[in-house]
Amino acid sequence: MENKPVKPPRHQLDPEHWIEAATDVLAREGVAGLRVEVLAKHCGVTKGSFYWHFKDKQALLESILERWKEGRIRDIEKMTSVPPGKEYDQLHYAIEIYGASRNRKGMLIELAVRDWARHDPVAARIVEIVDLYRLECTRKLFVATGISNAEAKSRSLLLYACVFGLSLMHYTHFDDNLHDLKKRIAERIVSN
Amino acid sequence: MENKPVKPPRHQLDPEHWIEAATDVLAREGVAGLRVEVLAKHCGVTKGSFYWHFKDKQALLESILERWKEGRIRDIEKMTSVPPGKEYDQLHYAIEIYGASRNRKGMLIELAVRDWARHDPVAARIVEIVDLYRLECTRKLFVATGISNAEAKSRSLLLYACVFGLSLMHYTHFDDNLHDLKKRIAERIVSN
DNA sequence: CAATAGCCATACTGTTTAGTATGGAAAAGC
DNA sequence: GCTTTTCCATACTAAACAGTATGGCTATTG
Repeated sequence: MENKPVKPPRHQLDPEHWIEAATDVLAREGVAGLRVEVLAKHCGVTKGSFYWHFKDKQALLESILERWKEGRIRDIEKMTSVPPGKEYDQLHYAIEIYGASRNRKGMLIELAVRDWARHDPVAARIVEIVDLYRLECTRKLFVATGISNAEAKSRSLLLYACVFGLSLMHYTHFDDNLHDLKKRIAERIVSN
Repeated sequence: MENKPVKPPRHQLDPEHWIEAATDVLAREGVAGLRVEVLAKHCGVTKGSFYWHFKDKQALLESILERWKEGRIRDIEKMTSVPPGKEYDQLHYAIEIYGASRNRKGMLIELAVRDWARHDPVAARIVEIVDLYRLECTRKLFVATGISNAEAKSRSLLLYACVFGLSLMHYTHFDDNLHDLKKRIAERIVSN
């Protein structure tokens, strides 16, 4: 919903432009939607431009993954860097942020990348790095709330599994008070 | 891993044959792998056969979804039909079954269908029906263990979200005792 | 102003796909 | 035995796709 397909004023694109537009398409259509000519149309150019900036389609795909990885690691570092004593609240905050609908695009990218990883070893490797980094960061938060290390690992995994799993499900008609439902789930994940 | 690509003795296929072969491909490659000519090759015939049994590709896709839906509903009905007093153990059993690697193909289909549902309203509708049915069946089990209805709904949703979420993640290197990790998670979901 | 380099359009090739048309082989019905 | 129905192979069309080759436009540099 930005200004990519709306203004083809003049040329001059850089690789970052392509990666950003491709990530948009990835969120909307998944990795199957990443087609060079379609992307070019979205950018208001032809694929002649694409093949000047990228060796081939694979080069773009790897750039997307690399950019995603770095963004996720920055995010989780920022999300889990809290002053002592605030860890418990921050865990609740993290669950709420991930489950929020305003973060829908980020979650769609997340799901698209994980689907991608199921059929591509390169993407699988990236997902594993991101997962282990996140799990480790959140584990530390749980440990700081006073629970054992083994239990903290369990909770960390439960937290992410639940967040991603919820984004996979269609449960809006399961209850008329989804807010209470999510609050209870968050409590179950974080509380002692 | 059956006998579809290995013996093209003679013809005589029925629609069920195609649906089964297609579901296999769906598990391995996702919905993007469902191509008529490729499927035909897997069945040892040409697409002339396919277009005799199916109006078009869309007809096959809808048959796959319908078959999946019915199978899932039968499964969850069987899984949650337990004698009184066994509900608690059955919940643990369900979590274990879903997380087991021997059920890998079923989970891959599950993930492929959910990815499919993200870009297709027909698939989305099927997933919603299945989700609501499962959530309701499991809710009853939780209620039977003695917790409140609101909490039972929360636990039911948490259970499925966690199961599907875990299958999305790459955490095998997060801990050297994954069994203990999963046991703790299951306890957290089911116990009071 | 002229020349060069950066950036993109156009026009191809070859492959893969969905779908159609038609004909042929085998089996069932008479 | 002969015909009809069932089921599949072959041979197309048209479109979408990745990638290449080449030439043209623009802005910078000299």
